[in-house]
Amino acid sequence: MQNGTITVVHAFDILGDPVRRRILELLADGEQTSGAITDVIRAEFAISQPAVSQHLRVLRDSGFATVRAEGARRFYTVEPAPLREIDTWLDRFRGSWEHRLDALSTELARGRRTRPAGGPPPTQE
Amino acid sequence: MQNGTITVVHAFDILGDPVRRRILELLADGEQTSGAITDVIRAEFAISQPAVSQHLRVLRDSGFATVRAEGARRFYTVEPAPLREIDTWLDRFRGSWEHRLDALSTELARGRRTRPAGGPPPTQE
DNA sequence: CCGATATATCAGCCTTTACTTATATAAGTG
DNA sequence: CACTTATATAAGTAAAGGCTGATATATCGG
Repeated sequence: MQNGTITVVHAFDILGDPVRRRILELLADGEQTSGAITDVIRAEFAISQPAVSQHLRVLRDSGFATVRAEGARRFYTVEPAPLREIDTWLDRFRGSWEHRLDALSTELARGRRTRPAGGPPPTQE
Repeated sequence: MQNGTITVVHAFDILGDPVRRRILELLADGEQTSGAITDVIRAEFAISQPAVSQHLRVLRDSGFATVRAEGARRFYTVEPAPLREIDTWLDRFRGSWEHRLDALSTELARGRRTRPAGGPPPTQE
């Protein structure tokens, strides 16, 4: 990183990896155990169990997923916040492909983030 | 890469780099010359002119930006397609943060891509 | 208790990638 | 033309990050 010492991990850094993207896709269908995820990923990417576990750790550490323990099992759930962050980042480009939408629906689409009342302004970086 | 030989570059791979994200942000305001971009990036990230040029090349090669030559100048423009691809990928997660929207506005927001009638299910990867 | 199952961590390797310096190419300018 | 400006390419280096194999830590089931 060219910035200094602190490693500020942006949401995009996490999604840069295809395995992690695939894991999130799996979690989009609802919570999954580490084992279930590992089975699918191992089949699709031919990597080891530790490799998958490491990706799960990254997803945990970066807030993209949360875990719930149940006995020896670990149930992973996708966490929307960082994904929303990505969505928010995309807002500045939406104008270039939403021309065909009328003002109302655009407003509504944007309304997702632009809450009715107060709150901090959208984070910039 | 764990997949084989072919290097399928996903849109997210490009956005993993903070410099490239920043360049795209600059382009969101309209086309910019290589020089203008370089000035800003050099100031913000303290990297060399070639480094910026290399990032511009990546953005070109991956379809995130297009160039128009005018004399010795190169005007860069952001290309929406790959960004839309990201937006589309996010669709599968939107349900987790759009609960508070009423059905209509959700429908409109989704309507961007999800055509009124039949068609193939959302692309999987 | 003991082996099996479920999951995580650690250390080291190896590839990828973003950087630097040097240089090339082309276009403006006097 | 020569000089400078605008931008790109090339070669080499260094750091980041993802992988493997080994191993640790629980929990489960007899």
